[in-house]
Amino acid sequence: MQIGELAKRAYTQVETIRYYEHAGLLPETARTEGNYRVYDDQHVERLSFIRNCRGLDMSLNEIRVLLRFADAPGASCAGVDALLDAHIAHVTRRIKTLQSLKRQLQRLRKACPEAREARQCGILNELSAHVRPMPGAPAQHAGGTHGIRDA
Amino acid sequence: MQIGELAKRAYTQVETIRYYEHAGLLPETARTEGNYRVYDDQHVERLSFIRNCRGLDMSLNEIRVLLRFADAPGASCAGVDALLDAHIAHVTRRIKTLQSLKRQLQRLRKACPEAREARQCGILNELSAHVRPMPGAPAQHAGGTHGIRDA
DNA sequence: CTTGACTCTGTAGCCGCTACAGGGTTTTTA
DNA sequence: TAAAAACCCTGTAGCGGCTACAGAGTCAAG
Repeated sequence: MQIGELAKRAYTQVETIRYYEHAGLLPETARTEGNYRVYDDQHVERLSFIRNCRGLDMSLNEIRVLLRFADAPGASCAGVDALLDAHIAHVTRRIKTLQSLKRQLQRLRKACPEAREARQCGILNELSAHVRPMPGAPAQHAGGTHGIRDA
Repeated sequence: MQIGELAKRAYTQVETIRYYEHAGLLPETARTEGNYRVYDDQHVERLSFIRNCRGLDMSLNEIRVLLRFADAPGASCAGVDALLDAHIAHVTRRIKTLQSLKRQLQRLRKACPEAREARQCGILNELSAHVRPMPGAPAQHAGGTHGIRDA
């Protein structure tokens, strides 16, 4: 099968497949005489694996690790469990951060319960207050609320 | 004051300030004879405003909108309220998405409660299952869990 | 033999920075 | 007075994970 067919079967864009090959997640395949990439069902499975992982918001690096386990079927999968635990912890932390962010935003929102002149807007005034140094970690806060365009 | 002093006062990196100027969030300033940028307290306030907004995970575009309100102190601030409401809704949606993601991950995690051979790992096997087309929105899912490096 | 659908490579853009390289200026120290 | 250190400048490239071209080649159907 050619790249377009693989794309359809794994609900992926053609460019994304080439990108994954370039990134080392998909192997370089055989080519036809006309230099077209040739795929089979195993590629569909591997690409599905990757897309499933992406759907769970894993990074390509995390997926690389998982693929290494998948490629060594005789070895122990303890690392898989560990990676998943770490990823769950990661998501949990992000949820907490976003919840705290939401509380801050709601508090700020109350500073201007109704429309008035901008110079009297409690929101704008609070936002002008001086920043404090980030207490714990580096600048960080939430990060990536805008990761993907909205539906 | 020079750029380094402004950076300190607003807990920002020097490069970030130049980036904001280039991005049109900070005005182009006067220069010394030696071509150094010169700032005053108003710049500290404006930069603090921006950093506060970034700390609330607003995009630079959202901040541009808010700055336009701040720059027109006589106009109505209704748009500020609306922008904040939209941003809160945005964050709320993201939290929901991440929570659903977390549930999926926890379910997946149960597929392999203990280390075994990779070929028998329920996690790896589930991940290999074929992807389904995204039902509602385009590919999207959570996006940006890895937005910022971990603390 | 032309049209159209498919494929190829390579590059640029998105966001919000960050980190250089390779220079110039100003202040401090010896 | 000179050298070293600290600061500043511009411009460019990189991060992740794609997406969207441009400009070309390949292949099947009419």
